[in-house]
Amino acid sequence: MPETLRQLLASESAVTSITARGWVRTRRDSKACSFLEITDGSCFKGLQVVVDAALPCAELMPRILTGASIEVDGDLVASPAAGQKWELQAREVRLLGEADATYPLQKKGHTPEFLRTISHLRPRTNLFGNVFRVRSRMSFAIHRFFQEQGFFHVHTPVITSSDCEGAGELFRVTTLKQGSNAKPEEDFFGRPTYLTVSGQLQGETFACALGNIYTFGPTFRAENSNTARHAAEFWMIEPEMAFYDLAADMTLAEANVRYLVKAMLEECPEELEFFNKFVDKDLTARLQHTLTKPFERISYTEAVDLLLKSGRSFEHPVVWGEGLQTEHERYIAEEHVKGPVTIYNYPKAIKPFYMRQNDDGKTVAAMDLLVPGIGEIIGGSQREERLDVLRAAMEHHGLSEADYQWYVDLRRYGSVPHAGYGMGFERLLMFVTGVSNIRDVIPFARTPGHAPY
RNA sequence: UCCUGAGUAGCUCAGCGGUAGAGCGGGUGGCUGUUAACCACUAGGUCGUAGGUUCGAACCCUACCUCAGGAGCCA
Repeated sequence: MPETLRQLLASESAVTSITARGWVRTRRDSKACSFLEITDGSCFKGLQVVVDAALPCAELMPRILTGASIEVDGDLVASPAAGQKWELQAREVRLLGEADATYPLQKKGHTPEFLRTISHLRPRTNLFGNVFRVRSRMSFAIHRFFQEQGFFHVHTPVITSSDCEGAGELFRVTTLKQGSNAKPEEDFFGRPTYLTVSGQLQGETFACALGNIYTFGPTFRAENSNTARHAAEFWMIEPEMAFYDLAADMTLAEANVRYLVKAMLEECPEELEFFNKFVDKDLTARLQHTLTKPFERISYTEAVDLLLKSGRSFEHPVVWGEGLQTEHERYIAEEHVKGPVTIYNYPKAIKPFYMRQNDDGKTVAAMDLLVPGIGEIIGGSQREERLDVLRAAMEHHGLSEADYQWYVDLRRYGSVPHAGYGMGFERLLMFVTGVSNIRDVIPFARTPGHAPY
């Protein structure tokens, strides 16, 4: 198999007769030789290739512009100049694919907004190469976190007929022709179907069989949200645990965030250094702070009190029974706690039917984990396991039991206390990279009016 | 969806009523074990689209489109 630059650059000593491949970042010519910097995506660093002007292949140089792909045979030698440990003294250069002057990626910096318009080329840039290498490592770390604790990965359906109530607008999935008068019964599945907004309800069925499970997959929301924190298609991690109460749920959520922050610090040092230098100068300090400082927990009622006593004038009034606004959450996470904080026991009126009612009759065992800069990164709850209470909640929310019969069955047959949460994968990536727009941590972002690939 | 702001060369931007500019990128030449190299010359534009005001519009007005930031909703 061809060696990657990551492997070549890790060499302990000079090596004769190697072959390197990659895309040209820049070419600098001198009278005696040309310097090419190539990258192949395997790591942040590139390899400097030195091509002696006397070599026959030197006549290729005018055609080797930024973006071209090349293959080089030569010797890996210690670089006599500052800037790199190793360089490749070329013997033969083959131009695999030319890139002409219209290649959009220049040696100078580009705005993320421009790079979003060329999502097929932006992974070749420093910023996006780093983002997507981190995305892959974080994805693996998530599986590790759960698998190390004996959780089972469950593949919940992408197409579903159940609306995880309260989770937002749905994308319809149909094979019926547009404008058709056909009834839903005549559609492919014989009923209306949608892209999933959450695997939670199906996840609960597996938690009530395998114990501790998690899902990690794409979810879809047809909300007309135009913000830096929302996408119509995003990835979500949803663990669901039998015999967990809300406190255990919060403990796992905190451990989950910490584990991933630690993975970022330990497994992505090159990328972290780049983000800290060019994206967010406080990133490394904030991530380290996240590991050392215990996460705080504040009940919703305490949160409302501290907001009222803060002396701050908020644009939206602080009222017990209403949802916390972005400005309220930001104040709590960024100014009051100055770190990650979990807010729990929300008013039952503003939360979905499946959350467990607390004994006060006014709140449910729900929790949101907020991080500075991003806001809500995790939302979860203990689920209502009592058959009669769940039925009453469904009736109150105007849901028919017939539509959720399988879900209610979990409470009818061997019901157990259980809890879970959902973590937005992209929001986690924003937190660990410092990248401020969700569109820049997804390979191909889907937002309202935008799905060009 | 609402509020605010922005659309000028391939990219980043300046120009804000009177002949369309710079840097980078491209081309040509020079110089140099170079490091987003450097120096000189050069090519490159229906100023987002459509109307309007004006002797004259990139600039002022209207509508629309697109993008960004903030808000709502949420992960």
